[in-house]
This record gives sequence, C-alpha cells and structure tokens, in this order.
Amino acid sequence: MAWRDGSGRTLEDYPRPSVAVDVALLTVRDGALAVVVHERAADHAAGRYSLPGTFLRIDETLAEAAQRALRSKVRVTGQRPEQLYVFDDPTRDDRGRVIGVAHVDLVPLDRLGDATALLAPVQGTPPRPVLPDGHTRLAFDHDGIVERAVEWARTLYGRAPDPRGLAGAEFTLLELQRVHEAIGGRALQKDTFRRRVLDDLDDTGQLSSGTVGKPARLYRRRPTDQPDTR
Amino acid sequence: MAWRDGSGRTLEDYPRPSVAVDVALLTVRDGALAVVVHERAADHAAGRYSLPGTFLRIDETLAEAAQRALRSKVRVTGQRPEQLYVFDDPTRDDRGRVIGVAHVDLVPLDRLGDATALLAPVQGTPPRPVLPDGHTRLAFDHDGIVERAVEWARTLYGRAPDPRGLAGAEFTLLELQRVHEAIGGRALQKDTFRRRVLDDLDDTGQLSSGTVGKPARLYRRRPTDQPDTR
DNA sequence: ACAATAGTGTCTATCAGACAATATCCT
DNA sequence: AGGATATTGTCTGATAGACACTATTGT
Repeated sequence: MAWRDGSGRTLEDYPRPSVAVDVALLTVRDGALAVVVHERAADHAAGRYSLPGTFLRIDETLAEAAQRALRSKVRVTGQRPEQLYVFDDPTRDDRGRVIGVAHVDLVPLDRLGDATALLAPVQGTPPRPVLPDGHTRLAFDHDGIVERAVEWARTLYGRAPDPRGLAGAEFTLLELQRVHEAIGGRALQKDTFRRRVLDDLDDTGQLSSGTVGKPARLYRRRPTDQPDTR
Repeated sequence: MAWRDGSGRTLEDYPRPSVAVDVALLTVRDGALAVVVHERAADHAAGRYSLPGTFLRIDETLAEAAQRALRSKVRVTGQRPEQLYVFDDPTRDDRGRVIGVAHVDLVPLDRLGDATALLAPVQGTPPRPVLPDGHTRLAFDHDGIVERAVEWARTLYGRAPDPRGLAGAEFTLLELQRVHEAIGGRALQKDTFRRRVLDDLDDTGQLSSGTVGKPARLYRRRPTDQPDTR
C-alpha cells in the first residue's frame, strides 16, 4: 500500500464503486431449468426475491466471493461459478454506486441440499423465473442475469453431451435427452439427438432394467467432457 | 447515500477494491491484426507498454470509462468498446487491490489518427503483440486481454461479412477477403469465401478499375450487418 | 497473345432433420 | 400376443472445402 500517485495520493483516496457478485445457480428439476433465488430481508413490494449475492471483499477473488455468497445465502457449497457479465448501470442499486459481476453455474439437483426449497423454474422467452409468490420479476437487474445465464447453459450443453454431470453417473440416452430438452426448453428428436452425442459418450456395456420396453444401453460421460465456456 | 446496514454503516465504510478499465483497441494494418498500446511513464524493465486504461469513476459507466481511457491515453474517439472479461487476480496490480474490466473494439485504421504510431502487430498462437522495443509481453495481465480480444474479433468476423466496416464503404471481394485473412491469421480460399459472404452483401452495380486483371464487382455492407457479440 | 484476376460448375464429405422400419424387452 | 421403448436404415437438404474450368480485363 506504499504506492502514491503524482499528487501523493493512494488509490484509496479516490471515490470508488462497490463491487457486488451475484450468482445465477441453475439446475434441472421436473424437466425444466430452475434457478436458486433468495428472499430478501426487508419488505420490497416488487422484487421480494433476488439472486444470491454479496460484496467483493478486498482480499478475495470473484470466484471466492461467488462461492461465499452461495454458502452464506443459500447454503450450497462445492460450485465453481463462472463469470457472465458486468452490470454497471449507475442506478442499479439504490444503496450507492455498485457494479455487479454476474456469475453462473449449473449443477445436479442433488447437490443443492436445502436450497432445493428456493428453486424458481424458468419459463418463456425471454426466460423468466416463476417465483414462489407467482411473480416473475427479480430485484435489481437480476432478470437480465437470468436471461444471460440461460443462454450460457444452452451454449454449454450445445457443445458437449453432459459437461456438468446433470444426468448422473450412468444414464440412458433418453435420460440424457430429457436433460437437454429441459435446458433447451424444447423437445428434441430422439434419433437426431442420439447420433449427435453418441460418439462423445462411453458405453458401460450394461443395460437398464426394471422399466417397460426394450432395455436401453447405459452410458457414462467422457472424462474430457468439460469444455470451457470462453 | 442515506442507506445504512444493520450496524449503521454505509457501503463506503467497508474496504473496497478499485475498478480499472483496460481496452484492447484492435485494427487491421498491413494485412495483420494490430493493437493500440501505450508507453508507461515510469521505467518498467519488463512491461514498458500496456493497454490504455483508467480507473472507473464513481458516476460513469464502464463504457464511458473505456472511452475516456482511449481519449486521454491515445487520443482516439468515437468507439463503443464492448465488455470482454474481468481480471481479478489480487496481485495483478502492485498499487493495491484492483480488478480490471477488459474491453475490446475493432475499428478501421483511418479512425485511429495519431494512435497509428502506437500500433503493435499481433502474431503467433497464442496471439501476442510485437512491441516497438521488440518484446512481446505487456504489463499487468494485458497479454491475456489481447488473447481474448483476438478471439472475440475472430468470432465477430466469423458471423458477418464486415460488422465493423474494416473494408471501407465499397470494396471488392478480394479486399474483404484480405480483411478476414488478417483477422483470422490464416489464408482463405477465394471460392469458399465468396459463397459464404455473398448473400449478405449489397451489390453496388459498379466495377473496380485501374487494376490489372478482370475488374471486380464492388459491394457494400448491409445496414443490418451489425451483430451483437453475446 | 498473354498475364492476371474474377467468377462459376461440380464433386465430395459431413451434418441435421425427419420418417419409418426393425429389434428387444416387460407384462 | 401386445405394448412400449431402443436402435438402425435411409432419404433430404444445407453447407464447407476443394479442384478445375471459363470469363474479362490491361498491356
């Protein structure tokens, strides 16, 4: 902290915005994308719910702050949220000048624990969360974050069969297809889907059982099925 | 500024990082991508050059700060830089905790004015600027910004014939192809290139002249040739 | 005529999308 | 046997890449 500029001032002598980190944590439940929301303490007529967020501390990275927000606000751990976009409207937060670095992640439902109770399914175009109180607007500019987050998830799953392991350890092609349909928000044709993903999956040699109809082959993700989102 | 939290503090009572804005301003010169760099005041052994940047002021948007950086550091105006990525390594700047929001833009050479003198051609994989002193490393983490900026430019020009008007008002297909080859860093086949862009260009009905060989048709950009980069 | 560049015909390979037939299980 | 699901064959249309041929200018 010894640095001083031409007029003898340090960086702290200039007014600076606060930096917030907000996280759109997505999952798939009941055949649809859903996002973890968080009920705000005070009474806010429109905008009772927001995405989990926090302020960036002076000595942590953005990823750490995002994980801390998830831990403290919705008790979820073990994620690795990715940067999405910086929201910088000077009036976006009435508590002062705050720029918000939006993050995303997409995880299997069973990793959410208690946060399952705070899931809002995402519907429509543009994609909007359906909140527990029936509204579809989040506080601040968080609707915009959800919109970009869904786009991100669709791009991610457009590139690889199951980069986030949403289909579990072993799965049939139909199960994987349901995951893709949930994320994409539209039905897919089974034969087209099959041919698109088959070369990037590992065959376990086992068959599903206990269900009606011809048993399906069980597949596993390739270890390399982890593309970056760049 | 009237807001106070549970312990009676405002946002300003908590330590906050500074927010820097750095801009990779790209253009095409001599058949290659080039980036505008800026010589730093003090004597820095490695890292004499950096991208133009500044600190975000309390009352401006990121885009405004990016434009201000270009105006004050390299005297370029009229750009509309786009967000690229947030660099948040706590040690990235030795003057204190600074997070850097990287921006990009890509403009025709003739809009750079004086800044033409500060152009560093970009070469190799990963793409690195070749600086006036022969080095290829920029200060801070600005090499990483250039790398992402080049990726961004390639994606942009992969989607439309000339979204940034680099080929001028009217151009032949060969001229446009040279622009694409400069951005992509590799040679293209003329017939493939032709078929890919032709449907998205307007024919002026005029022909080039004064050159050897068969005169080429002159084309114009479509007004809609401005895709967003999302 | 010749060099040089513009523009086109055509072949191949690949891929998504769709329809429909066949295969294999469970009850 | 019959219902249900899995798997494969095949056709269509679109597209990228490549090769080679034809067309039109200036010198």
